[in-house]
Amino acid sequence: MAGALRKTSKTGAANAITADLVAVLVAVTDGEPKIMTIANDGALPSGPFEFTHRSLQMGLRAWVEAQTGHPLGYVEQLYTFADRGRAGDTKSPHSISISYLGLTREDKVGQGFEAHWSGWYEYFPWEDRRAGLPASLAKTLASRLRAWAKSAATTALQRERWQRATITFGLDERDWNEELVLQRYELLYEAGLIPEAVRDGADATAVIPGRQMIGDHRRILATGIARLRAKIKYRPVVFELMPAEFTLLQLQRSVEALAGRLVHKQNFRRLIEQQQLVEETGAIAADTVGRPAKLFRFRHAVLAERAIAGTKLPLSRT
Amino acid sequence: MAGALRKTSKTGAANAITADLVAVLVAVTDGEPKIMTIANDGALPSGPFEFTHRSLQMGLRAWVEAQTGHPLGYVEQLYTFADRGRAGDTKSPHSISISYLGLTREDKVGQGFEAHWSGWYEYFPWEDRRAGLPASLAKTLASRLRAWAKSAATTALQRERWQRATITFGLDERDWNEELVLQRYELLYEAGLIPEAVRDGADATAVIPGRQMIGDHRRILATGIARLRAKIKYRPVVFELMPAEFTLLQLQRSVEALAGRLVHKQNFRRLIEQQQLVEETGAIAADTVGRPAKLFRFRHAVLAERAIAGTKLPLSRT
DNA sequence: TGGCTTATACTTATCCTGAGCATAATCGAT
DNA sequence: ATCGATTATGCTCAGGATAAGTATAAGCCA
Repeated sequence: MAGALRKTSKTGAANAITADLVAVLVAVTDGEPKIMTIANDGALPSGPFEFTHRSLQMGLRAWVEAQTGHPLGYVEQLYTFADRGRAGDTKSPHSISISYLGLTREDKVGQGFEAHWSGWYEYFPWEDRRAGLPASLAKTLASRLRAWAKSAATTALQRERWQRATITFGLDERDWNEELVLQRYELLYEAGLIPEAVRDGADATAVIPGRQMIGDHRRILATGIARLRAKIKYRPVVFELMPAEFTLLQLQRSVEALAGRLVHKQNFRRLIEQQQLVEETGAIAADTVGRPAKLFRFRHAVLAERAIAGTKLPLSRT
Repeated sequence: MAGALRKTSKTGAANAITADLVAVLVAVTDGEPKIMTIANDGALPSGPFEFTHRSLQMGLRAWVEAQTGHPLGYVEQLYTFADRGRAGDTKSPHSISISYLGLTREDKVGQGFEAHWSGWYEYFPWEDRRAGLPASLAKTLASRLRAWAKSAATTALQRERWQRATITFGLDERDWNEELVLQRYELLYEAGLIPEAVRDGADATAVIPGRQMIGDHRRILATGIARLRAKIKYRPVVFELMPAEFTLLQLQRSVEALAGRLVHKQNFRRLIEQQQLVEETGAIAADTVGRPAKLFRFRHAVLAERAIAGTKLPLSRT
């Protein structure tokens, strides 16, 4: 009966909690993905959901604008989790975090704000494979992972750990799947290879390069990157990050920056053009090296035409 | 500074709210998708997140078990939204709903519980296209939508509305996209064609068939269906809904039931087999009509092998 | 002018997909 | 025993999409 339901639903004030709104705000400048950070680049913009907010999104917009001076455009929800400092202190969480992904163009951050644009690969150096595995990681990463796998109690567990490592990090001839950002972070966390985990109780053996953040923020960022990498493959969201006019190479560089891997140039153009995602502006890019490129703009009509349909980018995992 | 951040984050009790946990619990029986309902089939299992819960998921599990006697297996988060009765009363929401999708096999619901399995198409008759558009809707739906489009103020608006309708409902030669469950529901809501909208203030002109639910529950259900329809295409989640052993036709029927559309039999088998998702048990299905079919079981190894990789089902939109 | 760089057009081989044909195995009615 | 209905299973074929490469065009600069 609805009566019974109502009753159970109204435990009310006794179970009151607070909800934090957290934003992963992304831009791409000069072929580098940036995220908005505050607190000396150690935190994502965030703040509590308050009674004055008319909705979750509006609360988020209010906080981001207050902290960064930057108004939010495209926004989508990422994930909600109970925050408690991740390692298990046994008490129950009294606060939850609701995270969002926002896309914009980089702008001057208003004065008087402590917000900055930081390169997102500063937080996840291992996610940038455009030039292969970064030198700072080439030697350490795989061997640390193998050591972690070896340290398991049983051989079955060892094998299982190593299999997870090879899959998520594309080791042993497996190929790299750029979407597994969160899985990689979680695995490194489990392996005690990142500072947040050490802080949460593991022993501080050896840590992998990469800037840390407060609380769960780096994990939220990983979630945002993963979502964006997945989404650019089937929705025309890259254009939220592009200037009004751009060359096909600039577009390609942005996609590559987000995906952390390179794509075949000719095929990229074919795909973009055959889908009629863009149209020529008639203008030609100025001050460039090499043969000048045509400028294009996003055909906003596609948003109406297909509503939710599809975009394809040559980023499947071969 | 982290200090400043901390301060803003600790507005504390003044902004305390309650969080409800809501479950879309799905099973497939005899080729029909079912959802667990309570309150006389008018609500999804749900309850407030309480201090005794160690995490959001555990809170959800506790509520579902208490209300339905059914333990939860596979669970994933769906969406979080501020609940306020959807139409805008101007007050701020003091409660949020965190929704989850759960997959199981239908089981006898324990006695003494008011929970039932209901067919999900009772709530969304227009989503079942396995036998074409249901007769109860064939005439009304398109014409009602057209009327709604026509009722817009300007011709530009009219065109825009009709375009949305044709895209989401696959009218005018466009093809049906089974994933747009939520968009269709939202559009019908906007058009005042479902009871929840009427209750929320629109005028009760003509309403489309389909059982209603309390609050936002039908919208949450739409979100769950959409997610599941999307997910079966690239993750082996269908098997969570299958018995231990099954024939390929049973598997196909389950997929078709979820997707609400039919698939090409031979191609379906080709895809399943070439991906090595299943293995023969050696047994043969008993008491069937026609040539007896081999029984298969899910190869649980694939979960380890690919972790997050891929499954393909012949459900792309041509 | 030649060399460097980027843009853009085409080609080719392979794989995937949708659709259909053909045959096999079972049951029940005649 | 045979026919018809029903489901299972194997195979083919055409078209499209994809990955990868070759070739040519159009600028700049020394």
